Amino acid sequence: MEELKYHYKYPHPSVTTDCVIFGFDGTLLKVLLIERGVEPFKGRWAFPGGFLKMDESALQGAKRELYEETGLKDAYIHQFHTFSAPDRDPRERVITIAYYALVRISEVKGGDDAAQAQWFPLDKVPSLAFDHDKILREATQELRRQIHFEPIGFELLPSQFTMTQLQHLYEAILSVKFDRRNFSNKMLKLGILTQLEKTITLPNKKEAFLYKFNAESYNEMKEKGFRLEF
Amino acid sequence: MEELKYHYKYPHPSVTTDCVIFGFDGTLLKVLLIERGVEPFKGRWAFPGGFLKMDESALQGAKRELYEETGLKDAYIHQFHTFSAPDRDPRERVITIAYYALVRISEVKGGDDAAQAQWFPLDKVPSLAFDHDKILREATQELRRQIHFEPIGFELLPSQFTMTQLQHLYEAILSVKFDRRNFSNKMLKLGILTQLEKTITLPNKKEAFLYKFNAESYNEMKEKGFRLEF
DNA sequence: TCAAAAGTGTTCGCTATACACCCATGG
DNA sequence: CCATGGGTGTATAGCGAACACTTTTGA
Repeated sequence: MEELKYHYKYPHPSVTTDCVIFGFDGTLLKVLLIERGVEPFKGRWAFPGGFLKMDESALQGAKRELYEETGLKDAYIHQFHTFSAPDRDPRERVITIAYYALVRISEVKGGDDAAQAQWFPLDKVPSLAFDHDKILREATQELRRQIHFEPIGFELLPSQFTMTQLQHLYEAILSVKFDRRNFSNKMLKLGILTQLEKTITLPNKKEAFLYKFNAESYNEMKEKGFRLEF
Repeated sequence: MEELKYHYKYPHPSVTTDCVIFGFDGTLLKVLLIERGVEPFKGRWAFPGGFLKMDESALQGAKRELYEETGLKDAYIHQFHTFSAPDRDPRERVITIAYYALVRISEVKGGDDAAQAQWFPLDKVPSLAFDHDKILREATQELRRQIHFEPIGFELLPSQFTMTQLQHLYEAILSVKFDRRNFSNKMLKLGILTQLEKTITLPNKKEAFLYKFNAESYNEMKEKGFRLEF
């Protein structure tokens, strides 16, 4: 029998961190899911997550989960909600502090158990384990909200990208369509893009300008408070 | 010696809910603080909060805390962040799921321990216990963010209010000044206010129109998605 | 030569903003 | 009568939105 060596006067819940990992493949917004190998919900897909260690903050725990699944250490990561329904885990009381991360799919290395990890387009996500359907809904909603205040979208693109790629990303996140000229004008007027010496010829099309995100001018602007309008 | 009757294989943190209670007195945005009667931080001010019971969700716990301090059961309440630094409580590892509530100060009844509860204007809040300074900063920031998407301000006003009161509220939350005519026009154009048969003569001034928030038309608008611009 | 994507500028309507005078009340 | 706050409308500038044709490339 296992040893129960931690004792408390009152019952304590377990605390886990889960990490919704968003990626963008140029057309679709995707999330990385793990197939559960054990009960409960064996065979169902779920977000990577695990118990919080006693000497790490929730953020550190979420980063650890992210690293274990993707090999990434410096991705953008953001806490969005804590899930606490008493019966959300059939085994015991579990509180989950949920984060989402924004990563570049191309930089993701298979994790410890790569075989069970898979990218799913947002609209093709199957029914998930536990209350992870709800977690995904809230993550998506918060991502949409946040993109109005911070240019987090750049975390999902390569460091150099075309205006069309950027537009597709915003369209995928917000589920809208933009006019190419208006989108480009608006983005450039924001002053947070730097146009590079032009290059790149995509598959078999006309050559397109490359841009990079300009963090310095963004940070300057942020001082005075501003809004990204879409 | 106290009995430690709950046993776990791994260490578990304690989980609490804290509730930042915002009120508006017509001029200033205020928060309700409790003076701590015991160590640690005895004599310092802190947000009401307490341990989460094993059969309640964090939301239920936060509502319970709110009820105990204010007698209110139906106030607006919103989870905004979970605080988890390993050393944030000197006694033991404590995870705090933090909420803020918006209440009408006039409806607040003294709680179980009214003597130790007091309203503080946001810019007069003393140095708080634990990491509650940080909790307050994040609560305020999230409140400002949220007011761009939802007309939560009405939760802080009486059910009937003048345009000036509403303007003062928005100015207090966002720390800005608006032109009276522009503010009024913008608000009315939103279509979520209903003007009442005019009345109210304030202390010794000209009579002012009264308005009420129109939840029906707000809900209609929300279906199609919209933004409150300020 | 055809299909697919990229580059480019103008017009129009709306909204944000700035702004000033008169009125009612109570002291 | 004076101080305080309330009600009200207009003019301007900037932004958002709609919109089409030409160019390049690879198949």
